[in-house]
Amino acid sequence: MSQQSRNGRAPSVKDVAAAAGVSLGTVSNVLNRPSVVSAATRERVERAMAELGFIRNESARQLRAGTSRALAYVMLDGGNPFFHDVAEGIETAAEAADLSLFVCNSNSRVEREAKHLDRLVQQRVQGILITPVDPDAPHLAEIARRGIPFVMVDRLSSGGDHCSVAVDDVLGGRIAVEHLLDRGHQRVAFVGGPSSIGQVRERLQGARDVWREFGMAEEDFVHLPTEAMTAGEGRSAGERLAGLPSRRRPTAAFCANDLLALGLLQHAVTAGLRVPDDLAIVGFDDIDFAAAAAVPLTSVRQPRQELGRTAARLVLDEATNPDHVHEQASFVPALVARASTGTVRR
Amino acid sequence: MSQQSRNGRAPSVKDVAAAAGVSLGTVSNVLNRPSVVSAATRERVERAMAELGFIRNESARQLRAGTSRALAYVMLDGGNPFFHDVAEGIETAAEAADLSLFVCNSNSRVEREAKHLDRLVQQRVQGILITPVDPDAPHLAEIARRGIPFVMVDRLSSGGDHCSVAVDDVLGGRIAVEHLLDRGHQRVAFVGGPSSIGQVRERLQGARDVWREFGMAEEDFVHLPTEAMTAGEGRSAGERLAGLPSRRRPTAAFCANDLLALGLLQHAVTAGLRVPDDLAIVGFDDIDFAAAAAVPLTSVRQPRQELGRTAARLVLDEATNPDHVHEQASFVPALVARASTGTVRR
DNA sequence: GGTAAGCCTTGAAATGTTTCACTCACCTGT
DNA sequence: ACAGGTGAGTGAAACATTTCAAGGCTTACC
Repeated sequence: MSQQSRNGRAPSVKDVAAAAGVSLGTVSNVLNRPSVVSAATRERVERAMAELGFIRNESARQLRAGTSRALAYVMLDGGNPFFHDVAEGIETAAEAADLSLFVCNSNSRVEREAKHLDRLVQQRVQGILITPVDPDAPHLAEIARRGIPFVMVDRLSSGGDHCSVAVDDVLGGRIAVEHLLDRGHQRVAFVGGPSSIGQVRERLQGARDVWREFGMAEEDFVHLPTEAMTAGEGRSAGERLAGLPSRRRPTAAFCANDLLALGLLQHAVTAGLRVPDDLAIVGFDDIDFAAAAAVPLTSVRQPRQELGRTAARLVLDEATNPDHVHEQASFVPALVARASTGTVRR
Repeated sequence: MSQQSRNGRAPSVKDVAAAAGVSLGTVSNVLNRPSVVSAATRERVERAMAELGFIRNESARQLRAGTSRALAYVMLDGGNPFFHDVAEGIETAAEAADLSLFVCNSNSRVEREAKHLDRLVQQRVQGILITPVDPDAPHLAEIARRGIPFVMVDRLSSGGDHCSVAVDDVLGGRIAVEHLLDRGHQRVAFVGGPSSIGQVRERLQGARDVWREFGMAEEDFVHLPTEAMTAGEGRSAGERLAGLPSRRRPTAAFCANDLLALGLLQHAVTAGLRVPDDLAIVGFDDIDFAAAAAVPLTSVRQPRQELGRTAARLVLDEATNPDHVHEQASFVPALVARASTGTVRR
């Protein structure tokens, strides 16, 4: 049927117009306002398009329109399923608005993030969603300053110069440790780092706050810092934990995310510790793998998809609504108790 | 400094030219062939660009060039880390060629895949890499027919009308079951499905071939079909496995991918089975979570990143080399033995 | 002083689409 | 018969960039 490269180059509206014996304005009308074209002409044009194998050239549309029909999400860590679920939520909303979503992955590297942003700005995407490596990096402010709709995901913005969507991380830290106190633990560890990551700092703060409020001794709250938020680092934290003198060894660990928790869990099991009896573990994010772990993991749930959907809603509002006001959407995390903290001590 | 929206719209080369007092051809030369422009002029133009906050409009470049500066990868299942590692490999190669990579996710749904492909063709991407839902779907042939560089990933093409990159799945099935036979198992299960997925069929075939070649009884090879390749389906397969009369219950399971294996592992542990003593488990893909499972998972490794890099190399060759010939790159899988098959029976 | 050779710079054309002010033919009601 | 209206289609302009033939200026050389 369609004879794509009759003369090497893809057919344009002009070719279609010639083939159908109409002006190219009419072809454009068939594409964009079919109702203003008579049925007979419309059909003739449509047949010509099919015969030639015509495909709209998106760059030309964009050039004319001044903006692309796409949103972009720059995620922090492609290896962490959490960000995928967020992306999934964004895509749902983008789909509903008939927009494409470009997903990029900075892999926690500032220069990669900057490169992605550069490209996206050149592409004139309608809006940018990002979970940034560093929320105060100047290239982010630059985006907002340029007037590109911009939403920070999983991180609340300090200034009010753009929207953001996140879970209350301090509260998340609180409920994790409250749960452990509830279970009778008297010595707990916080596993997470580096502290350049805001989420880590806030979850730690919430955890520590509760610890103090319950009148527990400062020395019974151990901070095990990690280099990154990966399962590998979780295992290494497990080794350090096992190396502590038994008097000082915590009976429970609150990990800053589920990957750390899964790594820690793995090390514990390998080392012959029983979970939760010898070591209780709480993670954060409640990724699908948390429930699927060999000892199902207690975790602080974030509404991952909803985070994404809300972020997309905000960026679209900024893009289309002239009266848009920046908004900081904060969600409430919830504890999902599973076997990894299953027993009450003492 | 830069005054973005002096009059509402982003500054163009024309504005830069006016500000620097040169023609717009010269501005373009500064951007694309800096060496032909005298140092003084170049500097003047660059200062003007900085002052105006000029940003190249990618759509206009593309329109002129006739093609975008991007590759695309449509992955089958965003929830499976395997595809991420493949994407990572592709991105490495794309980066080296100074191309962007658009990552899309069909989520195993044909219509979503088709929609993504439509958009990508409209964007005039330089090449498309895809792990298809159905390798024989007509919309795939259509892409190749249009002359768009096209590579199938994780699936060997039957006809020779495009490149493909994959692991030898039949061999993968063979080595998994050879390993189990080696460990003394006399009754094994294959967990995986639906059989519309080619990978599943081939891994099963390899497994069955070896079983026969070793002269084992047909009835001691149990096929437990699943609806999808997820951890949830793995758990449900575990339930069915546990429900078998003990005379017929296999002592080992070979799962068509690691997600299934992790789900099965979780169910086994929950149900009080010891892994590997009561049930040995082999997965496929060797995703990072396999090693991080509470009982580290034996798995058939695919060279995930290399799969991606090779695919990108092929698509770039097709895009740039007029003498390109289609190539079916097949990789050899390797067994990675871990604790989940750790004991020898009998 | 004329000229050939470089080096820089210019201006116009081309890319594919959308929009919008127009025209043209035909109809309606007076 | 004619003003006014309507429905269908037209053609040129605009979007931002790149390319390329052509031209201007300087320099060096005869």
